[in-house]
Amino acid sequence: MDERLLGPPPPGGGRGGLGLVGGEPGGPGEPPGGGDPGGSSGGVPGGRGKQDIGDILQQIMTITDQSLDEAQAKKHALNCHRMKPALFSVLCEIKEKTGLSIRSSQEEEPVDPQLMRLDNMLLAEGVAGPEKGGGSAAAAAAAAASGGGVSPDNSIEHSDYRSKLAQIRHIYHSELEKYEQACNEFTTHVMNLLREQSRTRPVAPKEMERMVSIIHRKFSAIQMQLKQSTCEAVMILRSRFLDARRKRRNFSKQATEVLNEYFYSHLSNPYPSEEAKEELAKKCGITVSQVSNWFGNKRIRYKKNIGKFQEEANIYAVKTAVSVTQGGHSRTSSPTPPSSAGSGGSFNLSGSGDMFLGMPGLNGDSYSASQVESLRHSMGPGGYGDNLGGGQMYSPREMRANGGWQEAVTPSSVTSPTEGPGSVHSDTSN
DNA sequence: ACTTATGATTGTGC
DNA sequence: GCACAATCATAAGT
Repeated sequence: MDERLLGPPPPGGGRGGLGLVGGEPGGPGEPPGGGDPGGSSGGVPGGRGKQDIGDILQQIMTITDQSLDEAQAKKHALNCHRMKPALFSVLCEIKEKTGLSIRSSQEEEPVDPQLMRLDNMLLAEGVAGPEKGGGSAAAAAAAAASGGGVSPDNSIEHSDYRSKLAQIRHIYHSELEKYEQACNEFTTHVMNLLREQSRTRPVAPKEMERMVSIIHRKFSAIQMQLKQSTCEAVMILRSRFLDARRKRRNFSKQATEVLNEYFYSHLSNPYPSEEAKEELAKKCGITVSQVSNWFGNKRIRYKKNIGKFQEEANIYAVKTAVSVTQGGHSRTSSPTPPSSAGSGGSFNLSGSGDMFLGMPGLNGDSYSASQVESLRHSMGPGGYGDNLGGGQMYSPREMRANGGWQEAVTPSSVTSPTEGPGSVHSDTSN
């Protein structure tokens, strides 16, 4: 550290900066040739009379070591001069008089609100602050923002986001370190310079502090720019990530099947309760809100174009039938209903969904969705069914919504009132 | 390129 | 807070 700080020698020769603090003339680092003040080489400017350009150039080329030595020598001579103390005190006096104005103008240094904002943001995003697995805080935040989805796609996006963020973080920190290093170096330079100068002119400690604070301010302005651009980068990354999240991804086939099975087996009342939603979400590997979205979309789209969905309804009706007849309690079919229907016996229309399966292996493919529908609606929400065991399955408000759903859906769905509700009724009523 | 399907968002009403 | 309806934006199919 010290080595680095002292590395670049301050103008004035190879003395160690700190060694000069005392300002003793003729310190140990005094260069050779110091005993030749104002010697032959001293009168360089103007002492030579006419010179042509070539000479001047030559001199410039060779100015380096020689002239430095000369300067050192001069300085030394000055320091040793018998008048120096007197001159110095005069300078101090003048300084005293003029120093006040400087001092007063430079004290307050309010904390920049913008800088604080940037700092806070970087901290919140996991870019600044302690390393936590490459900004996992932000990734976690992002995960939370995405609704806690556990789909593999999401995790891929998260890792992507995380690595990008880690990259930003890395760049940010290395740049920051560079700035700090440069700042320290520069400060040391200036301090050394001032110390050096303090031998020939009065340099108050306050003045040094002021200098340092000026330097720090300049560098912190640069740092602020760094922080700002880092913030921008994070924002861009974030927005991209969020965009990616917004990007529509179709649910897996299996998930859609599960949802559809539930929907069509609860067609008379496709309003899963919170529990049912959670279960569906778990089964499908999506979030509860996605389940809600799905049902919202499905209900609307079904209602808007029932005809189009008849086929689908048919397919799922058959599917459910097959799954039930095959394996009793099969796997994916409606999450809660099978059990509730099974245990609770006949109650809601979800039960009816499973129920019509009881009769029907015979019908197979010919078993039309409209028939299913008619069965269901014949039981209707007004009937006994929905509210017995279904109470737990459906959200309370579903009662209200149910009416609207029924009204809208029933007419077209009751296309084939094959047999009277009576038979169904008798089936389900026990 | 165009159309359709579909998940998500937004505004509104209850 | 939920459901609905309209709409957006994109995936998928042609």
